[in-house]
Amino acid sequence: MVEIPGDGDYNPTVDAPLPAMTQAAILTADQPLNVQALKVSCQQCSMGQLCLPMGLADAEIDRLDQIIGRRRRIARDERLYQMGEPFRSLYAVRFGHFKTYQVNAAGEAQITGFQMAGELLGMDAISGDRHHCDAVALEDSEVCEIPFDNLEELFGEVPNLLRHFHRIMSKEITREQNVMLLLGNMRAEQRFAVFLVNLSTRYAARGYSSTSFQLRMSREDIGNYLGLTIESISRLLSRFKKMGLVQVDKREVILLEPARLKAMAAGTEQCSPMD
Amino acid sequence: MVEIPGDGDYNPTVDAPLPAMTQAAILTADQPLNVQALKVSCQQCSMGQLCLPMGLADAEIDRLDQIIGRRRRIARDERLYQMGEPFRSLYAVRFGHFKTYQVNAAGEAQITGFQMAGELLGMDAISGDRHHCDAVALEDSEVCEIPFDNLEELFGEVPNLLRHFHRIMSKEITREQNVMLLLGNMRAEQRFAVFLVNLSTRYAARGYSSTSFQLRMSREDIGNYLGLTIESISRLLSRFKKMGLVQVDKREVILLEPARLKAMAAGTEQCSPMD
DNA sequence: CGCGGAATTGAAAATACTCAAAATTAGTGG
DNA sequence: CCACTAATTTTGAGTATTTTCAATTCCGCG
Repeated sequence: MVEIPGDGDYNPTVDAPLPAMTQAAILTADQPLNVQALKVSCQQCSMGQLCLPMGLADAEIDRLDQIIGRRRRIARDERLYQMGEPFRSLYAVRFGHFKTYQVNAAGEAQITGFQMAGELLGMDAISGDRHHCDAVALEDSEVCEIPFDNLEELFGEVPNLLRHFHRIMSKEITREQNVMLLLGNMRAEQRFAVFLVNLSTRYAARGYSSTSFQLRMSREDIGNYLGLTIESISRLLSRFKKMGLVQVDKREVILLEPARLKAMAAGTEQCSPMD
Repeated sequence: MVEIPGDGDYNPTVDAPLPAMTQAAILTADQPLNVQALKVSCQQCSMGQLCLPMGLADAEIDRLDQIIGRRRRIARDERLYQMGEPFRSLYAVRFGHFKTYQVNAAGEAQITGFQMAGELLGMDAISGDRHHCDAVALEDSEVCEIPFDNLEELFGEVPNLLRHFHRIMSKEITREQNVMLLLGNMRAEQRFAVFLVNLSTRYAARGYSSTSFQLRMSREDIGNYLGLTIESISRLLSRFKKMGLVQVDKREVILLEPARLKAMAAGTEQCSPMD
């Protein structure tokens, strides 16, 4: 089974998702910014079971809480960090979605991932002390800032945290290997099926519907990520629609035949190239 | 310390590389396998400056040496580990070359990397406790086995080691992101240029010639890695030859115009699609 | 030698891209 | 709330790059 980006080995016992309304309200509320108020315990965060504190004892989570910096709100299309910026912190997505992308010498971008709640951003910056890619919010979002120096200190004192951190980094490596597999030897149709199934899995792990969700990224972003053009994505969407695999309304997607999509993602089944 | 004759204590910045003959001789020598003899200090290993001990003080390297398991010789085409096997150790390449690849549901492989001396294998297995890919030697090779449990224990005592380990993992993440960029938005010609330039750089870092080296992998492996067919690789090689960019004799490659190749890799220059 | 795997080359085919235009959607300000 | 504009998406037609299939050729090795 081809599993792609994202995490996988989360504990699917998760709280109910944050209502979208609540999230919007937080961001649009025009109360003065109280940094203290922005501090939230990992204990209370619904992402605890997916995020850095996964599997830690309460006392250990407290230690982690102490070093976690302020939360940062990033409005849609705003940048969390940029390639070349000095690296100081990792970021855990509290809610919202991000994309990360590299820019090559010719100025073209390649999206290397889409991140959602509970996922960690910035690990690629550790090696060079500078960010290696850009991270941009796909919608109004919030992250927890995790100063890396402090985290490193904590590693010495909380072995469980260290162990889990290694798993997260390793998971990112396997995620990227899966994308390499996708880009390296799948046809457009299979790539797109993998993409949809992956989103489905990740939303399910967060307590959201696995068959009905919103694409937070543009068609162009999808195409870029999958190594295809926007036109190809559009055509694929039309084809999948016509075949009754999905129902699509703007960015709202409903997977009508998840099993067949999974089969396509696995390479077991393929859809005819349309008449 | 028992030193096996001719065994890799070359200094990357000075000495000439080990002749392939010597390496072969080591492996085919039919002396009894003395596990003690296989133990070599990181201090003496010429890869120290590229490998796990990088930047460590002598005392710290000693600690590392104590946990490093036996060296393992892997003959050409032999497997170091296989997808699904329980994960116990990381491996540092002492000499030789490896390829790592994933196999998808349909049984097709995707090579995710080629590893050479000083590089670390197996980091993708940390997250799942099982190997996530296969590692196969491209030629007779040798690795240091690094039991991961022991390494984790040591992390608590040697912060520098931990820090460096994080850099290595992070580096692997950025490496893979670069491959995603390659697979996602480069044409065949640029991919191949990137591939050659990358090898060149890595050999240079090891004290070998940056313009003259041997491809340790088959054309098929190259194609698989670059998301192209073997025929495409062959055609590209012919084209580059005809353009005077490279000289090729079987697996021996000489870069005649490194600057232009770099420009092609960067996307600054492109070669015409042959007349 | 001659066998077999690997690599090269050619011709035809296919997938996905490019370019162009139309349609839809989102954003903005009256 | 509507109208207008800009941005995004969809669709079509033609093209291009790369693949596929097939046939040699090259080379190592028994």
